[in-house]
Amino acid sequence: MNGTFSPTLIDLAQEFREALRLGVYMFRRLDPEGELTAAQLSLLSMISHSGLRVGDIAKNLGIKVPSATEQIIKLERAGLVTRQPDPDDSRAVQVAITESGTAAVESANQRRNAMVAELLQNLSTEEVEALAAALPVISKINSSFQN
Amino acid sequence: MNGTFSPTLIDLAQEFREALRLGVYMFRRLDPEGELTAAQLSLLSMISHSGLRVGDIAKNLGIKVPSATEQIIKLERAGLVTRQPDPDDSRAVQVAITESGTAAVESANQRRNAMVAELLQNLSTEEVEALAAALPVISKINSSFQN
DNA sequence: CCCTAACTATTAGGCTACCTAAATATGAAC
DNA sequence: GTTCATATTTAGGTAGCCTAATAGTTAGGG
Repeated sequence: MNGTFSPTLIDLAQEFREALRLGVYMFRRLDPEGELTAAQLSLLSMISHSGLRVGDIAKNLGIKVPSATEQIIKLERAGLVTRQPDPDDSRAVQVAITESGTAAVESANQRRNAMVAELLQNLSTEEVEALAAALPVISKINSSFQN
Repeated sequence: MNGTFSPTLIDLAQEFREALRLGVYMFRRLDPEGELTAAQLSLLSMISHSGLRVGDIAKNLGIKVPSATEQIIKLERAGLVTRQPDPDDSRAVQVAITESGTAAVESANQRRNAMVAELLQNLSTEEVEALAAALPVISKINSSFQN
C-alpha cells in the first residue's frame, strides 16, 4: 500500500502531519490564565445552543463516552452545566449549559479569538487568504477521518 | 483590546481555532497500533539526521526541557536513541538515534504518511492546492507563537 | 585562583485529558 | 418476563505536558 500514492501527495501528507503536531501545541497554549481549558471550552461551545446527551457530546467531540462524562462532571461541579435525566429515555442524561456557563464561553471565546487574531495580524494578505481557503479543507479532512 | 481587530479577522480566528481543535483529534488518531506514539515520532524524526542536545530538542519541539528528558529516557529504554555527554560541554547531553530508531522512524513515517495520503486522496485538486499553500502559513503562525 | 552567577539536565510531584473494562440501570423485543 | 441492547458511570491506567527543586559544569570578575 505504499506505491499507491504519488510522491507529491506523500510529501504533502508529511507536511500536513507536522502542521497537525504544531497545531496541538498551539491549541494547548491558547489556554493562558483561562477559566476554561481548551477541551472544556470546546464542550461548552457545543452545547451552548441546545442541550445534548452525553453520548452525542462524546461523538461530536470525537472522544469516548467515559471521557465526556469526566469532563461534564467537572463542568457541573464548576456550575457551568447541569445534568438531568432525559425525559424520553431515562437511561440517557441531558447536559445543558447554565447562565454562568454561557458567560464563561463568551468571555473565553473573546479572549482566545483576540489572541489568535493577534497572531494572524502578522500575516500578509496572501497568507491570510491562503489560510482562509484551507480551513474548510481541514474540516473536510476531519469529517472523512471520523468515518 | 477587543475592537482592535477587524470582524473578518476575528471570524477567521474563530475558524482557525476550531480547525486546531479538530487537528488535535486527528493527530491523536494518527497513532494506531503503532510502535511509536506521535510525540515520539516527532522527536525521533528531528534527530534522524544529526544528534542534538536535550535543550535543542525541547526548543524545536516547543516543549520544556524536563518533558523532553522524559521522552528521551523512554526512547533510550526502548533502544531507539542513545545519550552521551557532549564532548564540548559536559553539562549537555547529546541524543542520537540508533539503527533500530531509524528503522522505526521509517516504518512509522511510511504508515502514517500513507494514512494521511489516503485522506488527502479524497480531496479535489483545488482543495489539495489550498491545503499545500496554507501549511507554510500555519508553520509561520506557530513560530510567532513560540515568541 | 576562586567565588558567584549562569546554564544544562535530571528528579520529584502534579495535572489534564484521554483510554479500556466492568458495573449499573433502563429500554426493547420476542 | 427473560434476554439482549443501549446509556452512563465508576475504577484504574497512560501519555505527555507542566513547575519547582536539585546537581553538576562552565564562564567571568575581582
